[in-house]
Amino acid sequence: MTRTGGRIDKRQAILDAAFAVFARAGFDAANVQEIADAAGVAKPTVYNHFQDKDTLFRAALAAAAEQVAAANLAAVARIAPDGDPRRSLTRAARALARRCCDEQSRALRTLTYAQLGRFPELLTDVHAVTAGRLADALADRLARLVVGGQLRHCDPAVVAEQFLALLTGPLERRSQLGTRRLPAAEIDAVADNAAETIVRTFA
Amino acid sequence: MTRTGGRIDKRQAILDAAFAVFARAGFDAANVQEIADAAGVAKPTVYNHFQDKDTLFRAALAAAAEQVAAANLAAVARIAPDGDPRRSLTRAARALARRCCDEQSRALRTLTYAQLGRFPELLTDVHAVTAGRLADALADRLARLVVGGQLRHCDPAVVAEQFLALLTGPLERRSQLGTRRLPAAEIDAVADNAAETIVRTFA
Amino acid sequence: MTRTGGRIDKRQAILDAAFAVFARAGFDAANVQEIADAAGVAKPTVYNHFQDKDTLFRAALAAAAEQVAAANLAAVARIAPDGDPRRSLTRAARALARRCCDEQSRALRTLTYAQLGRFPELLTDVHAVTAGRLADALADRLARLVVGGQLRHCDPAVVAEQFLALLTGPLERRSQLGTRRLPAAEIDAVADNAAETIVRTFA
Amino acid sequence: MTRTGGRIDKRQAILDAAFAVFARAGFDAANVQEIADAAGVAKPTVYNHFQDKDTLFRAALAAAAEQVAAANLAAVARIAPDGDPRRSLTRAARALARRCCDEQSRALRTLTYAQLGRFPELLTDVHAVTAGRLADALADRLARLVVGGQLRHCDPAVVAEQFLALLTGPLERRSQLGTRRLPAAEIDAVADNAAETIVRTFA
DNA sequence: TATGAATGAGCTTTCATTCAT
DNA sequence: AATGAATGAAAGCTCATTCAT
Repeated sequence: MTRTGGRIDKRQAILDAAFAVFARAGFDAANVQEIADAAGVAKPTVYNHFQDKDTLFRAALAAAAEQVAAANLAAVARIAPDGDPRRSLTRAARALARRCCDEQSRALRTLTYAQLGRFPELLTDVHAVTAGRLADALADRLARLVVGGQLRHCDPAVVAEQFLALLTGPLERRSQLGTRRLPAAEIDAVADNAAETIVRTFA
Repeated sequence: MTRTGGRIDKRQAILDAAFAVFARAGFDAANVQEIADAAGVAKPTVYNHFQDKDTLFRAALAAAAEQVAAANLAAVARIAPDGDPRRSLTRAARALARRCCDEQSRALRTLTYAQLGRFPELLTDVHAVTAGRLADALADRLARLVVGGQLRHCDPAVVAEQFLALLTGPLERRSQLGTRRLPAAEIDAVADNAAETIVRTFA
Repeated sequence: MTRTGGRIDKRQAILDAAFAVFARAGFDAANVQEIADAAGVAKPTVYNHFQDKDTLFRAALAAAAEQVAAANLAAVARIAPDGDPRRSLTRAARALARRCCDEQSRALRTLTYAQLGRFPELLTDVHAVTAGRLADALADRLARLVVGGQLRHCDPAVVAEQFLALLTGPLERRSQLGTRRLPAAEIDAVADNAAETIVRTFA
Repeated sequence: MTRTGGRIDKRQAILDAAFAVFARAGFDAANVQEIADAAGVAKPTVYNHFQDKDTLFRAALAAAAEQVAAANLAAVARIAPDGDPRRSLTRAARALARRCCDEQSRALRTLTYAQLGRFPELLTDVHAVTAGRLADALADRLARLVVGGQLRHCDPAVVAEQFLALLTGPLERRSQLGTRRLPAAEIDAVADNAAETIVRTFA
């Protein structure tokens, strides 16, 4: 009963395949036939769903950005609104840090950087989806901690921003813009440091 | 006395043209004919000098890296081995910061990042030429300042690294990986801050 | 009572849309999707009614030929079988001449000429429907004029043929094979001349 | 010693092949690969010489028009400036009429008509080269006949125009716009009639 | 050495046509 | 009967690269 056709299925399959192929080969070297093959559809089907290669690229990155954003938000959601903030924040920091360094996030950043010339708006757009929403959600959670008395009075937006900066800054630097894969222990260490600093300063 | 036909001249013209075209269009969009035109030679001449487009790309980036490196070293050379270290270091910092943000340096970084997939070794190579030598030379000068008593005892290599990190980190972040052009005042401010921090800490 | 879904309606809508699109774009440049859109149906519906694009083309031209033929016959029918032949023939000549120069007739001829290579039989077929029937009907009417004594004795078929030649020949030449739109006055003048010649010769 | 390369050779070969293929298949159905094959070159060579298919089409028709024009002029050149005008004109008329009905001339007209929609300027351009020059040259010769006393005083331009009209008009009509091939005898008859009419009227 | 000319390979895109519902 | 979705096939065009002079 599992129809393997279905317009939505194919669209999603194409988006996934496109992101994978683009991530592996880059925008120019990736060819549409390869994407179609990877998606298990014919080439014109790709063009039935997306006007051209450019549009497909943007859509694939947007979809990936959504997935990354969702994962990030899930990590934030796991910060308990009560209970020990150190544990919560550390756990969230580790989850975020790992997500930051996984294949998808790295590919998303790499592709965005590499195509800055051709798709200048991507940097902003992707950032808005991934980082913007994340900062907002994090600020929300922090606000509850403040209200609950676990965090001392502060501007949650500012603290959220700093928290994220403490995470991503070192990760980007150490991984050389996502070029090098970091060992899990190092990722956790960065996360722990970030959480520790925030807790010390604001708890 | 400048023969305009000399082999060396042509080679250099091709390298310059290649870098310019690559910088403007990116590796894939740039085509060899355009480079040949910009260099004022015929297309096969390009291939007489460079095996293929990849080789040309690497050579063009290497040449640009050399030029950037030379400029950077010149800035370092202007640090007086004696005299007021604050003035010296501030001047050097400004010179370096400006060089960091000029067209050539930005293009060099942009191209390197964008082609990480296809030319993975470029990041290391370019970095070695531009940043590595620079750090070395800077450490050398700092050592003389230490020896001369203008700087307190320290490991010059470490201080040099930190000095450069204080320069490039903020510049990269503020310019969004070289995407946005920074106003001169902001560049100088970053440079001044970096110098100030170093001087305060180590003078 | 005009159901807008009826099979016949759709078939006719498709034929009309097809002719319009073919007329505008030519056979090759016209695409079936565009025709379907113009007809307000889905593409497969077009294929439910017509085997393929070729068949559709032939059918669309045949339908247009029928319409042109009907209009031509109507013009001929208005020749009074009695009364002043000069007035009758002049009026009929003008009506025919105008019809000859309208969008539909011109498009029909243009398409037929342009696709002589791919659809060689069209020239004959279309001609039979438009010109053949017309000549016949005209000959019939002329015969009645002869019988009624308004025209002197002659072979009505020959006179009909000459009448039409006197109309279409100059119109084709002046309009450069239907390329240029003629002013109404010029069309009328050609018609008047044709009628005058016939009347002078045979009345 | 017969190099089969040579830029000019190839260009001409491409033009010839293009005209042949276009003549056989029409503009849309003809594909560039086929033309390249027929010319014995690779596809990109076609594009090295002509920007795109449109340009190639125009160039091929222009070249054919030149050839047709040259042949026509040659026929006119054979009108003796003295001697019996009836013989001269009849001979020229036959030569022109035959040329008018040969493959190349017919294909040139057919292609021009068929692509009026896409290349509206071709009709005028081709006509200027083939008919315009011809009428001029013919008028020149007729003028000499007038001066020599073989033709009575008249406007040579007018007579030339009428002469050509008497040739091409019937030929176009009888061959159904070049669709049907006429027997040689019929062609000659048309030519003879045209010459006879001119001679009777103006000799 | 430098070049005008040529080419093999490949890519994006389009379109007539057909399934499956 | 009508349609949303999918596809096979092909075409125009570009480009890195190489002959042959």
